[in-house]
Amino acid sequence: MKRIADSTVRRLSIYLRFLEEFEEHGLATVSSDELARRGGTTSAQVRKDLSFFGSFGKRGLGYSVPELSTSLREILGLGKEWRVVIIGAGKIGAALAQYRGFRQRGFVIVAAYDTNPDKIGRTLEGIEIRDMRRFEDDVEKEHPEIAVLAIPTDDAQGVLDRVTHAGIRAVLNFAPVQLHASGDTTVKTVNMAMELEGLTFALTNHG
Amino acid sequence: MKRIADSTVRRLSIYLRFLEEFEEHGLATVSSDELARRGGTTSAQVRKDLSFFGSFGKRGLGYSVPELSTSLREILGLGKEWRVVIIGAGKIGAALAQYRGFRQRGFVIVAAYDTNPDKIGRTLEGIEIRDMRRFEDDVEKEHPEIAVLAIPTDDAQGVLDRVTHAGIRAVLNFAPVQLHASGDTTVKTVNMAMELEGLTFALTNHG
DNA sequence: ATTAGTTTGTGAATCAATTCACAAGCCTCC
DNA sequence: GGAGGCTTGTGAATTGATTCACAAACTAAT
Repeated sequence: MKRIADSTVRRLSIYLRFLEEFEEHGLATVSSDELARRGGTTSAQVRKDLSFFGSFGKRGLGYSVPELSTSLREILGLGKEWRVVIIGAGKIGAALAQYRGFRQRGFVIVAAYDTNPDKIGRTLEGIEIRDMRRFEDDVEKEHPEIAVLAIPTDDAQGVLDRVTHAGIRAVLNFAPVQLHASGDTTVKTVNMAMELEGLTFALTNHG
Repeated sequence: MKRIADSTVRRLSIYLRFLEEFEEHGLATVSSDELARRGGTTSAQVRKDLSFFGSFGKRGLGYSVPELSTSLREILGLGKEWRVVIIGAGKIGAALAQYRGFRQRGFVIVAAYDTNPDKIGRTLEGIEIRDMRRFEDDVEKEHPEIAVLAIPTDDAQGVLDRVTHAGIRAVLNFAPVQLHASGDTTVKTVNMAMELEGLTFALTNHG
């Protein structure tokens, strides 16, 4: 398959969110123009984004809301249940454990891991906190597909190495550090510091 | 000034983080190649990024770590103290209030706002939770520069309108929704759902 | 069945970002 | 002070993303 740009995938996520809103309101069809207006882009961009994956619309009419929703969910891989492990049962890990967006989108949190003996054995929003030493064994048994790293910066690269070595190919990283993984592993980093600096840059340079 | 790409600013943040690490270790100089290796990019990219802002290096030698750090901090607007208000004293707001990255980078949280009478008057990690009805008056007096939105999706656009109308020009949004603001306002959205969908897309399309 | 009014899908054109490639500058050693 | 070895800074070339623009396809109305 032709390589799809990151920016395209992000926009597909945005479109899907609007489509779900339209679905709730019982709207039957939507045009690329309407999706563009809501998503802050252009109608040509919407059509181009979709064209990488097929023809979903009807000329003169637009897109069927339920059909396009279904297609986008499939494209984005939201048709199945994904098993997630959270590594790090600190403040961020706790906030994530109770984040409802996970379940809503078909993500199941299998377990949380930590190295702190005070935390191991307890639960986080109903999720078991396990000893990190068990990690590799557990992955072999339960094969989660996604790992969320909510650990200190200095530990992040080492843990990422363990995670990929154990066979997990998708990682969401909350440590404010650039991580390196081999080509078949996808790492997305959520870095608030970086976003804030984008803001101060804009303010400083006459935003 | 020539428009600087978002991607460039993000990379400058990354470089700065490495430079600070090098500073701690007492390294005097660093090459574009070294920065590139750490930041997962190319040396030409590093040099091009810096070239938008001036000449910071010495041919044959590289960049002075303390000098480049200082320059980058200045470029990114980290030389001054920024006043931040957090809007929404729920779970995310609470997690943000105690986030140490703020202070470390010169951000001062002035106050938190909420509409819930049970929360108003209490404190969040030492930060006063105020009635949202006071918001406009307070902004006029204290003129914070940055607002962080940690509120439900459905309220986000309305609150953003109030925030910009009150004169704040930089917003960090945690609601999982695309927001629209006028041209002179910068909005950065941190959207975990979108990142997760980027992961499932990669997994589904043979990542 | 024809016409008028929409809206898609997509090559071509434009705009933007990244990479290439090399002259110019600096350091060290002899 | 000249040679050799690095590394920067930057136009030029390339690669990538977005926008343009229009034929094709559909609906509704008459």
